[in-house]
Amino acid sequence: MHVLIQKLKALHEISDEEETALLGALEGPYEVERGEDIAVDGSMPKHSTVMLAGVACRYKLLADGRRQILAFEYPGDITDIYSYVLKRIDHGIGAVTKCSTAHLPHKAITALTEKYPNLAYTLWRDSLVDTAVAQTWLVNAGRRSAMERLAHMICEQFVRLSVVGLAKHGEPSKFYITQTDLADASGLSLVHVNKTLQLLKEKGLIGRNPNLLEILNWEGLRAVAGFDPTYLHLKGTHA
Amino acid sequence: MHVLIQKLKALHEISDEEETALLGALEGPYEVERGEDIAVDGSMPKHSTVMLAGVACRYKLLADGRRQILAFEYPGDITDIYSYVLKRIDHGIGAVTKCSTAHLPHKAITALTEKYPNLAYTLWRDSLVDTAVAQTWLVNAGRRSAMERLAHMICEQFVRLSVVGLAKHGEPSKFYITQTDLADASGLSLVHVNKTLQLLKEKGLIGRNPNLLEILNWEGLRAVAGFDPTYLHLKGTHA
DNA sequence: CGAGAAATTGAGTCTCTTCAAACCCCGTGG
DNA sequence: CCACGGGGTTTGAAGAGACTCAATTTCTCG
Repeated sequence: MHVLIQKLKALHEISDEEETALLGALEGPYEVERGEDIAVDGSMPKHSTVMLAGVACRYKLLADGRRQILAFEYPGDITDIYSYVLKRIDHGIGAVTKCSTAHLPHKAITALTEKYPNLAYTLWRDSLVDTAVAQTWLVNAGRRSAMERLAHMICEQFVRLSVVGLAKHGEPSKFYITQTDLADASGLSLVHVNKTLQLLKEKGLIGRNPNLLEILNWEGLRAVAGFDPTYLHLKGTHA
Repeated sequence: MHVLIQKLKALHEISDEEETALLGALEGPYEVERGEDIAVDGSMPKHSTVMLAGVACRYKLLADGRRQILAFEYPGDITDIYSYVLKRIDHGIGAVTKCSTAHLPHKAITALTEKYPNLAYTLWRDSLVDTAVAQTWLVNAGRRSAMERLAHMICEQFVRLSVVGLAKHGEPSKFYITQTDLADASGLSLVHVNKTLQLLKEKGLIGRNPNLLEILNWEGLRAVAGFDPTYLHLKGTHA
């Protein structure tokens, strides 16, 4: 099954006909090198981008270079359905690793949503899950300690990756997000991220290899994080 | 003009027919006392709520009582179009002051959006502006200093209030948000909020009366905050 | 094997928090 | 008319968590 469908079906039912129509509208694939922008802050794209492989992130840059990552984007995610509705995007989307993407032209979205209201609903829902994630991150940044934040972030990434089969309980999986990225996502400094991760390792909650996403004690990690996956609005139990 | 229309027209054009249909679907008004919930976290409302008067806030509560306010809601705002799309809401909506509200039944939304695609688009757009606001707050909480955060928050509240005519340049206007609320919204402690506000007053950027929203030096405040209103996606120049 | 990126470590500093108390405004009741 | 009380604001002081600076080690890859 196509990752896009895999992801959307975790949010809402889609018929075979809708699935075919949606996949038929995709253009690409395209390649984006690590470090490049998939969409530029302030631009007005004519298409939305679907992640096929790799990791990307939405981010905002402040005038003096401070960066806040707003969300990570994995295969199956539509990075900016956003630009379809708001026209001008107010944040950048960057490739954290080399990415493979597909384009979904805005015209096609209009046609699809007019013909298939259920698809429109699904896309709307998908976009609002992004909101829910942003709000949860806001709680993290505003009210949680470094330890809670990082534990929470790791829990979320794990659940989201497992939705598209890129992570599984008991199996360490590739993790491409650097500590610098984690710092910009969590609102902490790089040094503090590093030291806090050490603590999580010492507690036996996560694995020691920095390139791997390895949960050694899911319940423990959840408890530390105060993580409750319902905000991801997934249909099944992905926790 | 009805505040709801006033607000929506700042985001997108609406025809007279659509306006009439939308207003016709409203039920109420209802009154909500200060401190009560307009919508309860975890519930599945059958209607969305439109603010007619007063101030409300969306918020999340952590297990130990910490609270993060996600957004303030003013007259004209639809507090949870959200519940229409996601069914179960993942945050509470509380009345910061006594509020007057109207209900927009989900069934009516379905009917309206099917008949008037432009209205559907407007509502979708409205909901994504909420996302943009949440993301901006995330940047605040994650990467900005106390001073920048509060200045930014004040700028935003001022612009949003002026959209519906509740604030105007050069005119102090009523401000019902307490410093405790401001603390929970900014992710700072109450004490630090108070001291930082003092600083903003000493710099001559805002007025000294805590019950009033009074901007003494808009450009100065904007500069301190690094505030750029484009994320509010308003049609005109409301800055 | 060398070079650059990422991770790690240590030390000193500062912002923001917490605790605790006082103050002020304002509506209420004696 | 004034004491009373409560919510909101203000202040002070001490402490903690997180930040910055700077150097070192480890990893990755050509």
